[in-house]
Amino acid sequence: MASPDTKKLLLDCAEKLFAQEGFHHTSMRVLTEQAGVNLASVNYHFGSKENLLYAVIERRLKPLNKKRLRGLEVVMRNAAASGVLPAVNDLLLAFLQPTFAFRLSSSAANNFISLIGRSWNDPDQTVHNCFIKLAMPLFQYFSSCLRQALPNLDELVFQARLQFLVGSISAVMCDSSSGCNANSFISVPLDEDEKMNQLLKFLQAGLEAPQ
Amino acid sequence: MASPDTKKLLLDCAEKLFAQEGFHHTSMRVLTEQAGVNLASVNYHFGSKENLLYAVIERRLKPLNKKRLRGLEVVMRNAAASGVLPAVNDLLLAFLQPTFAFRLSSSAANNFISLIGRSWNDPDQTVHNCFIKLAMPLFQYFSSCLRQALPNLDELVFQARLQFLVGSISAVMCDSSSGCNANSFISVPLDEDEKMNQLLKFLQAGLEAPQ
DNA sequence: TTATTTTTTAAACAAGTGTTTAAATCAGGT
DNA sequence: ACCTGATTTAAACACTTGTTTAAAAAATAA
Repeated sequence: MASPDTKKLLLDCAEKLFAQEGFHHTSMRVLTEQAGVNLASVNYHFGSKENLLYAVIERRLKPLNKKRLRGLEVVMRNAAASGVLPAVNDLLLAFLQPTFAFRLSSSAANNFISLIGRSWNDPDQTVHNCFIKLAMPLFQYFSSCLRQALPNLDELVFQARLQFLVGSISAVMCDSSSGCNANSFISVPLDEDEKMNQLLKFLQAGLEAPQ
Repeated sequence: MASPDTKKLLLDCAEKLFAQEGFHHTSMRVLTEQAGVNLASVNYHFGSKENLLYAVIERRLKPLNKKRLRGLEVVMRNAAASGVLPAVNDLLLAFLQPTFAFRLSSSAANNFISLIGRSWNDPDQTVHNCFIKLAMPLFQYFSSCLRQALPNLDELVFQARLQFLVGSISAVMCDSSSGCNANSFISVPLDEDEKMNQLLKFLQAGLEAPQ
């Protein structure tokens, strides 16, 4: 069991470059050069460029989604125990809080989040499929929780508002603020806690708007 | 002055493929083959692939932005004449209504809108620069109008909410619904008029939420 | 130590990229 | 008819892509 180095170097560097340049625009030669490893090591350790993408996303998303799931389950359990509807704000917080906390933990984490943010609507099949596979299950649970919190909304209206919500969240995630030089259309110089609070208020107001 | 055909064939086909596959992932060989023209005609008529992208976006965005500008100016003028603040809802409508109307006009237009929707946060420098150049001026005017309609919002909070708004709008634009096979994370089977109304309500509620 | 497996390395591979070239074709004017 | 400028065409160019190969090196086990 040697070389935990090479694999980690590749994952870290891929995470950064995929976020900054996009998946297809990242060349394995640049990637391996920047990671300080040999070109062939990507295929040796991961099999293919595509598998590397999966590994990059899975490494971060697995623990992150576990936290989000736990938070959501707590909200749902508490609401059920009290015999009331789950609160929209609590659900949003359970979903977003781990994301923002993770974002703050390191610039690498920040890179990853902007990579994920962009994946929601990536035209590239590879990225999109990977994202669907790894992120969709938890998101569907999240949306089913929200649905229960908003039982009076027409189903189509609910789906539409869910789309708006996804857009807002991904816009924030794409904005890597003080991070790297990734391209976000608008960069808001607001500290992360305050930005999350504002996002919560914005989304709650939007979701609960009169139909 | 022959061959208005070739240029138009290229523009139409590029619009479709750029939207479906992304700019970098669209090869000039596939593009020209699908358009039924010679490979070299792209460079002959447009100079480069990048220039083709500019031409594709400019062709549609110029008239679209003209309509949006006129609508916004009307709202601002009326508000000024009445000595009241411009209404958030009126501004949103002036910005969004031409977009939705255009989207409905043809499947080609639909393709274009999803291309634009994706460009807001495209990691690709070429696409991003093109988008900044062609779409930013009007957007900045739009945001300055919104700012005047929401004078009591803290500046940073306003910027954050603007980012959320951009996210929601681009999510809707990316969703080419009944159109092509572009990848949108969530596709909402709501007719366009109703979806625009819902987007308006969602955004207005979010923008005017208590700070 | 030797033997064996794992990892690294440089080179080559096959295919794809946008662009350029120069000859061929087509159009309109005289 | 001829000439002229615009357009199309097939081929080549120079370069990049992800991946594979086989030999060298390093690590592990006996």
